[in-house]
Amino acid sequence: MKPTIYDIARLAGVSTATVSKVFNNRGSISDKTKKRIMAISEELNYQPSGVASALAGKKTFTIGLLIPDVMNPFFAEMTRHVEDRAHELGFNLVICNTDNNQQKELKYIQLLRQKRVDGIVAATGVSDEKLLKELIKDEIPVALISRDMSVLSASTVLVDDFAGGHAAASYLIALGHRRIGIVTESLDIISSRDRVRGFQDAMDNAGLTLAGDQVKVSDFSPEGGSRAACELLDSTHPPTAIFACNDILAIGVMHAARQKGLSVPLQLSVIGFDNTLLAALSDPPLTTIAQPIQAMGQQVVDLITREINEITSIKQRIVLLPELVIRGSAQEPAT
Amino acid sequence: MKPTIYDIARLAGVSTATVSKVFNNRGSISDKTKKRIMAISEELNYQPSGVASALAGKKTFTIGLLIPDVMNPFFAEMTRHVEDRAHELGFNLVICNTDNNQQKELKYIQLLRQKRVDGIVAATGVSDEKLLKELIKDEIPVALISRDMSVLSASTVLVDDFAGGHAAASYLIALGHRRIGIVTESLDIISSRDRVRGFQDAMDNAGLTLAGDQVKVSDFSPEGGSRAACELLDSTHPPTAIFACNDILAIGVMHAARQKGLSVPLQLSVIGFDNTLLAALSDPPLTTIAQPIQAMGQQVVDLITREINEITSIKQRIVLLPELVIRGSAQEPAT
DNA sequence: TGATAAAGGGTAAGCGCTTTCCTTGTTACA
DNA sequence: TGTAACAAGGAAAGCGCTTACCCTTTATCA
Repeated sequence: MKPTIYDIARLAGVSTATVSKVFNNRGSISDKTKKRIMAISEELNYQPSGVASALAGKKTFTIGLLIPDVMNPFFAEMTRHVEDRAHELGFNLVICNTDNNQQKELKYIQLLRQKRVDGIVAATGVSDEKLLKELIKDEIPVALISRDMSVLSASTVLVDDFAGGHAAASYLIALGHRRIGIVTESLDIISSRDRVRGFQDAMDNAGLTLAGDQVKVSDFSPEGGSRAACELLDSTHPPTAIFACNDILAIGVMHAARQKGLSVPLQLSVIGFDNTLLAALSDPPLTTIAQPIQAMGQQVVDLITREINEITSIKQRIVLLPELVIRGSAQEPAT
Repeated sequence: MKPTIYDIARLAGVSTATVSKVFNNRGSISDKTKKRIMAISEELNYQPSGVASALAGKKTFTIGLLIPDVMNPFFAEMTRHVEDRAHELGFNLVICNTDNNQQKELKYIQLLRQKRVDGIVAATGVSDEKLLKELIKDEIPVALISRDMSVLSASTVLVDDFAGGHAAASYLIALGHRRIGIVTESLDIISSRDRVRGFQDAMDNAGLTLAGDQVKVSDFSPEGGSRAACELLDSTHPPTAIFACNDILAIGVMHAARQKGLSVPLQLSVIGFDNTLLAALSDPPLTTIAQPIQAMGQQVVDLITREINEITSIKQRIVLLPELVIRGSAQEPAT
């Protein structure tokens, strides 16, 4: 059987209180006793039961992470950075792939509540407000990453999508592009909408127009991106550059270009968003707007652990600035 | 405060035993009482405490997953499939990114033991045998995926790497290639070695020789793949085809080719291994050897839950066959 | 009709920790 | 020398469940 604190106490000739104190660095225990207890624990390979100590009033040191899908490189990176920081602070991560499906989300949240996780980080899209509100009423800390839900009083970390779209447009305009198309995910998604809005704004400022038919909505897949790009490219006045609202779509756009015999970036410039690993791997490497995903992951964990440790209950809203990463998929338009 | 089983019992006018039985579907409780208890629970939004029930002798319904890095698409996919199956069976997954670093691995294993996870799935490379052996001695079920450690008596799911390498070679040979190079990760990794061996074997069978200098070892990165490919391509008799031991490397190889002005697949055929999402996204789409990663994830969870539920304690070793996925990166050599 | 079993439910002892007082022996200091 | 203060450690209640038994009813049937 696994040794318990009683075993250790008995063998060390002390009470369980003492053993507990040693493991938690509390109270005052003599060095001699400490050493003895540690030695015995070592010998028996004793590991204090996290479940018992959680029940006895401590935390579970577990955080739940709700994301649509780890297979998506963006969320894989997010997961990694969140986990890294959590681990540094002594927390474990249990991951939940919701597929943006409300049913699954509900199921996961229930499970996480039963598990008595100390907090939940949500990056998931649909999230019925009701669900999350209940969590908050339940007093379990919730923090949002990469998704804004202003109705919720929860700490949030996000990137300035508007600025990102703006930066993308500014760059293309500075390169000399005048006819620019956009391929975006559903505009129901706030961040997509903001990216397009930011782009639009920069175009307006430059006195350029963005006709409605220059904005194509696609589902989230490279094929979708290809299809949308084809429509753009087949128009009478095809654009010389395309802004894709995320890297996956951008890759689809590049495929479409190559299929049509257009060279990227010679005949068509492409710029993406997110700067996932994909961007560096694509050929030509993708110029894209980088989300500071590592910083975001770290921050969101810092925020939620602050609440967990009751250092503060003040909700923060951190907005980070995206950054243009120039690689090889955009250049001056051919004359 | 969160309601407890006592609250429910009191409000329903029954004992906690009854409530417990209702939630666990045990004993015999009248429908009327059941309904009443459920109604009250619903109302208070009661969720039985997993930590209490775990302490009281049940499982934690948690499985630990040890992988090198979720950012790696292969492991991201593995994580997804493992999590899917675990979730179906009512288990949560806590993920641990070990970076193949022994220290981190040790730390994670300790944490997982404290958490009293019901089992651990390890896909991680280094794994000091000692570590895992201790787990097994500790009676916590361990299952291996994609890593063979025959010294360990643990259930294992893996792919037949030898057959995969063999298939890759056979395909290239059938296409008419005679001079073929290999770019591989460190041969210390068993699976890499087996892939090369399988490849070698097929070459031998075809009466072809694979000179030692046709096998380049690279670190795990596209840049590494590029470098290795360049060496191959710069030789006096450059190969007409290159087998890369995983998709990431294959992408590096394709970059190198393009850099050298070689068209893939016209002037150089490339074949990868793993069939991660990357393969479909690359341009040209990568012909590669697919690991049945979904099936593997599912199987490993099935194996470990079998042990957890004490259905059996017999260790199994499941070897799945990889499969050639033909896309666009390989064709007949130019004449 | 009396014995018996099944249905419905209760009692209470843990599970392995934490933590709030306590107790006791030392030390320091006026 | 008396006492306050501290260091070292112990007793025991309690965290929220589960479960092995046990106790009533009520139905069953020879």
